[in-house]
Amino acid sequence: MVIHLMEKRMLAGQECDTQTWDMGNCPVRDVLDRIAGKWSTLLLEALAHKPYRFGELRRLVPDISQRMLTQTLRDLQRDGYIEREVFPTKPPSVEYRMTELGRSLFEPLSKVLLWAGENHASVKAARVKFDDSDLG
Amino acid sequence: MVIHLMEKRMLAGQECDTQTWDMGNCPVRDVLDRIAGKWSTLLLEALAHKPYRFGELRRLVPDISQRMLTQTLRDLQRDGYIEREVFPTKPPSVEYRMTELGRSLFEPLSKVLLWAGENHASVKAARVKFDDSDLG
DNA sequence: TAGTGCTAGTCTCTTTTTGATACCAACAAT
DNA sequence: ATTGTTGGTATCAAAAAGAGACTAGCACTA
Repeated sequence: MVIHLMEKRMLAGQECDTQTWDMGNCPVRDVLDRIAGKWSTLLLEALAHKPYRFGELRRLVPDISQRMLTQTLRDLQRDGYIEREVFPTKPPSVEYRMTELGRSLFEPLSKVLLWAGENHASVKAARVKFDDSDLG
Repeated sequence: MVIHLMEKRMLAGQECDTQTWDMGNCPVRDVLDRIAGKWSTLLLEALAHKPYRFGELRRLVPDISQRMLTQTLRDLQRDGYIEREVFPTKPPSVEYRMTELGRSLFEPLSKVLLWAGENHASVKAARVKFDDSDLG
């Protein structure tokens, strides 16, 4: 069934058949390399919930550095997933909110996050098994 | 609707509410940090199609280094998404194939890949718009 | 009025991660 | 005898990420 999806895409002549998997030709890689970052999905999950300000996001994800928060937000904004709005308050505040494109991406993405939550135990079990065996 | 999913998960008392988003407590981060790598999804996509040998994967993804291929495959194996089998041929060959857990993960994941293929144009357009504006 | 804190970042330095290249041993074919 | 193939590892350079100090303008406080 999963394979069916793959074959359908490949038979449809869409990109990323085994001949064009190199970067620059493959749209899937072009898009995924950005949302596959360590912090991207986390910030998308937060902003899918509701808009947040810079400092709120920083407190929400305690172990992100300001440097990476700035950079990841800018990358997500550049790819069109989130918007940035500056309010001229004192001190000025900046709000980040998800765009329609971002919501459209988050719909399938949220299912992966859901899977992660549901199958965490299986993954942890696999790790223990692997570490206890030969290669640990 | 996406938000509905989020709220459902949060209301269900599952992890990753805003109090436990730090690493070590959050299963979603624990799982996603592994499959969010640059090469993981690509290899999962290949192995979802059919089993491959080390060298085949290397040729399939021309710009991965042997070092990262080894490491990524080992990480995916450790988390239980793929299996590694050594055949005592001369020279010995090693086959990697997806596990049931891997297929279960790839089901939602493939929808994100599909989204990426379908919405590549929108993302590229957003990038051009961003780069042409103030911050380019 | 001087001190402290808040805002959203940037700048610099160090550590970690990744990439490029060379190398391995055993066997097959030329 | 040289070359090619297998699936890696070892080493070093380059890129990315993390830690912390620093900024400016204003508010509050002592």
